Amino acid sequence: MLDKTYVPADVEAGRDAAWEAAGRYRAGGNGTPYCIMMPPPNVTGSLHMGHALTFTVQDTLTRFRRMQGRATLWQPGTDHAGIATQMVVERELAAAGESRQELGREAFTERVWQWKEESGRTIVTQLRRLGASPDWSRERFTMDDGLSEAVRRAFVTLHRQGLIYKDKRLVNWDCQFHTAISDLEVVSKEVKGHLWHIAYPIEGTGETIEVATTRPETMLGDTGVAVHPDDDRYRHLVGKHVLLPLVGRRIPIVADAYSDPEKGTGAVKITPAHDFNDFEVGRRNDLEAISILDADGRINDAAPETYRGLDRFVARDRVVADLEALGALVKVEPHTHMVPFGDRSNTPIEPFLTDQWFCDAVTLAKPAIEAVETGRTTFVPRSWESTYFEWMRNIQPWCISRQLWWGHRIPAWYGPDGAVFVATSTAEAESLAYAHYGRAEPLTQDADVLDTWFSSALWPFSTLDWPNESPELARFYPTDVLVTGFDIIFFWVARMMMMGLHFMGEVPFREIYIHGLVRDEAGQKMSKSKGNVVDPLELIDAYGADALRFTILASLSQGRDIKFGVSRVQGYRNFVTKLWNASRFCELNGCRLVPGHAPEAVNETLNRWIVADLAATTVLVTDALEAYRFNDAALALYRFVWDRFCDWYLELAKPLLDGEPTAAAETRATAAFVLDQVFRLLHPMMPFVTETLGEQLLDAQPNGLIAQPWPTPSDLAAPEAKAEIEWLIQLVSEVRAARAELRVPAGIKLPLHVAEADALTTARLARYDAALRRLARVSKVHLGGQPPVGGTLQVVVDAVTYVLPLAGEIDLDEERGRLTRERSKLEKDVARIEQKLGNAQFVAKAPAEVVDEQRERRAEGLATLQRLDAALARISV
RNA sequence: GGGCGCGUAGCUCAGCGGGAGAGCACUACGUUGACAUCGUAGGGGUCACUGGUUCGAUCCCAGUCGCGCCCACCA
Repeated sequence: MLDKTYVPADVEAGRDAAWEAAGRYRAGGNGTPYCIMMPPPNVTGSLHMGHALTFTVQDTLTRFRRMQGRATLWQPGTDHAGIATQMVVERELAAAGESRQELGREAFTERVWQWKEESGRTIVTQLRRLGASPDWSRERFTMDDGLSEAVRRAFVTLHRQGLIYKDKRLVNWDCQFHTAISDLEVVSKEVKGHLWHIAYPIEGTGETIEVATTRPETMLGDTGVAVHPDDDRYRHLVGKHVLLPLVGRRIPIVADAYSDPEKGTGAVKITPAHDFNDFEVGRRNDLEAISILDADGRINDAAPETYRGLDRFVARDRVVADLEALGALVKVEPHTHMVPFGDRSNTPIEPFLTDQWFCDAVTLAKPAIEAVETGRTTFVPRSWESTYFEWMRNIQPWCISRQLWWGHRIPAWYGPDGAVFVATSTAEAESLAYAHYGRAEPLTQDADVLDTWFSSALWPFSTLDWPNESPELARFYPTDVLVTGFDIIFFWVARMMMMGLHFMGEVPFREIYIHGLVRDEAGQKMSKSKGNVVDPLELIDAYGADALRFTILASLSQGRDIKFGVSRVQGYRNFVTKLWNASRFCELNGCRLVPGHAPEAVNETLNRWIVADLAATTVLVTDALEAYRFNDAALALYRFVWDRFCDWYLELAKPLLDGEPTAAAETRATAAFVLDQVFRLLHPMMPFVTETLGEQLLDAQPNGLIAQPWPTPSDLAAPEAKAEIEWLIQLVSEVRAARAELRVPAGIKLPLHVAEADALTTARLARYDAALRRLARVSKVHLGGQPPVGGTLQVVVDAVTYVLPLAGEIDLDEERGRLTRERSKLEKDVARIEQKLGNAQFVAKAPAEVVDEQRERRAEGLATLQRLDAALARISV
């Protein structure tokens, strides 16, 4: 027996464990493979709304395909998340008065592993509460032995192919974390600063040349001044030298097209070691690159002594003050510009000259671009392809080394003379070194680790045991769809495309479904600092995972972010309750699945109608899920269950259920059949409640709905049943509306007179006598004879007038007003149609079916108008 | 500067060439065997603006205005 009220916690508790114990999540089966790679959440993470969204979508697809009989693998795992995790553990250490440096590298990484074992499972536990059904038995972590092996193999291979190399270049340097970061990890922020104009004295002329800068402290590293070759103002100065104030260095004035005569003074100071553009100018003009900062962002020994050891921002003030004292400061203007910040440290990033490992993304991108161009991989929605192309076609070398301790150590070893041996293991490196030196030499491994995204890029095949040729790899690669947010197209999607194509020779996924972000009700990005985060676990506690999932899916329209309001979850929780109560009603009425019951062979019009409607809904839902239109799928089911099954089918079934036994039995069987199908259709979206209802109501196999076949629509179309039930619905609705508008008290039942009923109407009125009594509050149906005149309600349905006398209790003016309003509305419609049909161009050029449809509507409208006129005339008598 | 997207009912959003829709909110009423986490009925919209294409435009095209996001940035 179902409980009187739906309590999500009761329904959801223990179900995940039961499903898993029953082996329901395991990949396998004989069907066509279907694989989704779970984007591995950070081990540091806890479930937020973005996770709830993406994992709900993935789980819905997984459950849907599993029910369709596909051999389904949803591959789960977590990411070691280099900087993020190191930060968390360092923060813990700091709280305990310790530091990473004190601990030393080995003890520190040991500590991180320990932390990972203790706290790294949070997100997995939370995923289970959401109802996620990946194959947990295959769970992976990016720093597992197998995946680490894959990383080394990939690195070594790319290195041998010349696609990974070491280079001394300017990189983005994070002064807080002491590491290089990639371009993608840099975010630009608008900062209010100044533009300082400085006069540099020109050697031997007594003249000065004025430059402008937003970063005066970098002048300590200036090694040139550039002017445009065509700039007449400065042409005579090219080749001369300036004496750098405060430093005294003699640096050349060079001609370089980089300098823009329109900007600033037209002359620009060149600091190759501290600016990406200047670095290129320096290269072209053979200027020295003098780095004046250390890894902390403090002035180093290359600068004059007075500035050494000063933080770069302190040094800035000092330099400005000193220039002013010298009289070299021409002017200062307020200036707003974009400054690069580290996305994790949130501190200003310095261009910094260091040795780093780079990956030749330019080469790797080519096949990845081509794969999308030729449609081997497609984006959904399609519009993201241009974003992908834009970035891939302008891709820069990818800096993959990080000066961190937590991550995959770079598999490169150095001999005493600095010779590099790149190998998948120490032993291999040693043997390479032996071959090189002709004897054993002590080697030291590169101290750096790899960018977290390097291992993530391998995820679609490293989790399937690559480089081993496992059966899973052969079976599930390429995967079917990648589900993710647009924010990591560059970080992750693009890189998986590159690595997948390079190592597997095939795209990692055939489709990429890009969903929007979850924002708060005001459309703001959710963030802890804004205090507007909604915790999905709190929502699950309050409304259930089913309601949360359904809300997400129903709100998900392609190409749009979700503005998330709690009231919507409430609304869909109510929907779950509705389903619960409808099921309860069926249970109370003994609705059971009947073996051998053929739904398409039912006789009762009502049953034929609901079976046909269910079939149409099944098609809608299936198509929508296949096309990633989750909102359409959710809405179709919502409407079917609430508007049609509950509001009409069950109401109209009530008289049948305690009527004639054959019809009653058929109705019970049909109701059970429909519920069973609805549970299946809803299961991918709300797995918990559907499984529970199926078990309790339909004697289903325990924990078995998840493995039931997806419904195939019956081929019953039943247009006659559709027409009849729609007629009934319209009649009941019209009578209800008329009664409500004239404020007929609900308790009063009215007789219904039909003077000129045709045979069809007569039969229908007899068939639905009980329904009309219940739903339209009709006391008795009178056929034929003169309809009563005077105080009556009158409604017109399908050109038949129904008269409901209300002797003495009706306000004739109100009824006249009601009918008149209805008439004028209809009249306008008809007028518009007539205008259309009167247009020769329309009749000539519009498709025939459109014209016919308009003619039909005109005929119907005119007939109803006539009836309304007659009804009005009767009132006036 | 380049790219993408959005302006439809009070709010959140579907629809996207031929009758303006849903949920929530709002108003009124509560007869009915599962459901007040409910039922019944109702009000509410020059579909941002201006042109164009078309027999016909909320829908297609161009432009204008407003808003959002991404990428690259000039000292």
